[in-house]
Amino acid sequence: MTILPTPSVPRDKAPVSSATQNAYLTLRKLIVTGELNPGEKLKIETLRDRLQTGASPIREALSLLTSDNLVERLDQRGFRAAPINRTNFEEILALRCELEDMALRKSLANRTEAWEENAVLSHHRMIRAQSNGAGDFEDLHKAFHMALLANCGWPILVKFCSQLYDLNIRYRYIAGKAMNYQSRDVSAEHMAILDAIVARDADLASDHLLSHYKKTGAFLSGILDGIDLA
Amino acid sequence: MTILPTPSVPRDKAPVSSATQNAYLTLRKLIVTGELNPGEKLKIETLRDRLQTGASPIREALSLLTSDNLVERLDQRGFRAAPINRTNFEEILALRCELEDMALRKSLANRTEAWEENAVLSHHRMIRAQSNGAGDFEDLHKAFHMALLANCGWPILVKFCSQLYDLNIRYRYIAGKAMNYQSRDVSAEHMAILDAIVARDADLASDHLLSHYKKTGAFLSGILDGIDLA
DNA sequence: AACGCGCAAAAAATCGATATTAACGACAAA
DNA sequence: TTTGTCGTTAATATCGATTTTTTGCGCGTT
Repeated sequence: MTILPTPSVPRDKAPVSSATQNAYLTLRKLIVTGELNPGEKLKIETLRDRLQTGASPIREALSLLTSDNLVERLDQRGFRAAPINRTNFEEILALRCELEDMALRKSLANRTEAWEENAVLSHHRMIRAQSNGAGDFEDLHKAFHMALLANCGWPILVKFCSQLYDLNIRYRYIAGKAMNYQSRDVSAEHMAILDAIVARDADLASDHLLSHYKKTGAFLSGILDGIDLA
Repeated sequence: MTILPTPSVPRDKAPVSSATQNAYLTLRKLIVTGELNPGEKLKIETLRDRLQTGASPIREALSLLTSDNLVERLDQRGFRAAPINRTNFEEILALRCELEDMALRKSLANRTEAWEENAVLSHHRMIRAQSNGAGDFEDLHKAFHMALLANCGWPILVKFCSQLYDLNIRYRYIAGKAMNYQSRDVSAEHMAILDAIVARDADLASDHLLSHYKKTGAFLSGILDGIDLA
């Protein structure tokens, strides 16, 4: 229906990414942003039409999303978008706090100039996108948070955090963009985190980070009350 | 005329498992046990022969294993078994300690009769397989450890732990079965963990669990010194 | 000899088609 | 009415074949 942000270079030169990769990224965005509803059946044929590609890349993409906990595979009956519920939301929030706390502290313990500069840079890009009204704020927001953890030296942990980030932000989309979380002074929270990092104060940085997540979490939790979390 | 035995059951639909599931489980075992070497190229055609199945299930299984960190996907050049190295090994061990500690404490905090009994039961089955010399000791060993964490109420965390378990045990296989870790008194260590759980002493249980892992880790680390961790 | 170019072989990625399986509804028997 | 069976239909899972991409080699040029 809507034209998807797939590179409109279907089959000419410079196929920078495979059909599978495209399908994976597109589907993930569709699910995270809630354009595909939680619990919704994901029929291969339908998605084939929507993504303009063959069934094989779709299947492979869905398999990958299964491992990201964004899609469930039903025995011999195909796939569906992962359902949502309060318990799941709370687990994601809590786990995220535990794991990001760990990763952030280790990043700081391994502090390097390059890492610190990259954190500042990521922050700048995010802020700029925010004021520009550029469409890629969400991507840059994730990039900022991941940049903070990137120096922990544990790639598997970072991957876990990245997955949890996506799972969490999905709830935000589902709760509705209305809640536009600029309503809180999120910028100040981001700044506080960054400042603590630059000041190399791990406890303070962690405090700010977790409080940032928990505030968003509490806010979301309230909104979710009014939503059917079947 | 004899009445034909119209089967009330349609047909002997033996295994509920799909070709993909079979391929996934088989390949995972092959990689975890080291029958497929770390870094080894995994050619679809070759695996097709070996597993006696089509290319599609193989591809899908490999995709899934990619998310388990057991297989790497190279841009447009197929798959290979994940390489190994000391850094990776150390991350797995350390992360495992962090996450299992967390899960174990939560399991104990949520303690129920059923869970406690299941832990005892899992332990019994593992011990029995050990003395029987039954071939499924490894599976039961994993089952025991997972049973300890199962009550934490955070399924995503359990899944992470399960993945890390597999990644870790792979190193044990690679280090060689020669090291037969019965050489240490592992049984006593298991018993100590279980006892602490039954006694509901979280700190003690966690101590025993982590020491169990760290001892195995240190042992393995020594063995890995003599192995090419390219 | 080293380097780049282009062709041929191999492998991966993808597509279209077939075979399997589950969902649905009608219909007959109890 | 209720229950259980049988087709019918829709969707999935899988296969075989085609298209793309990579790899490796040979050859000519500097």
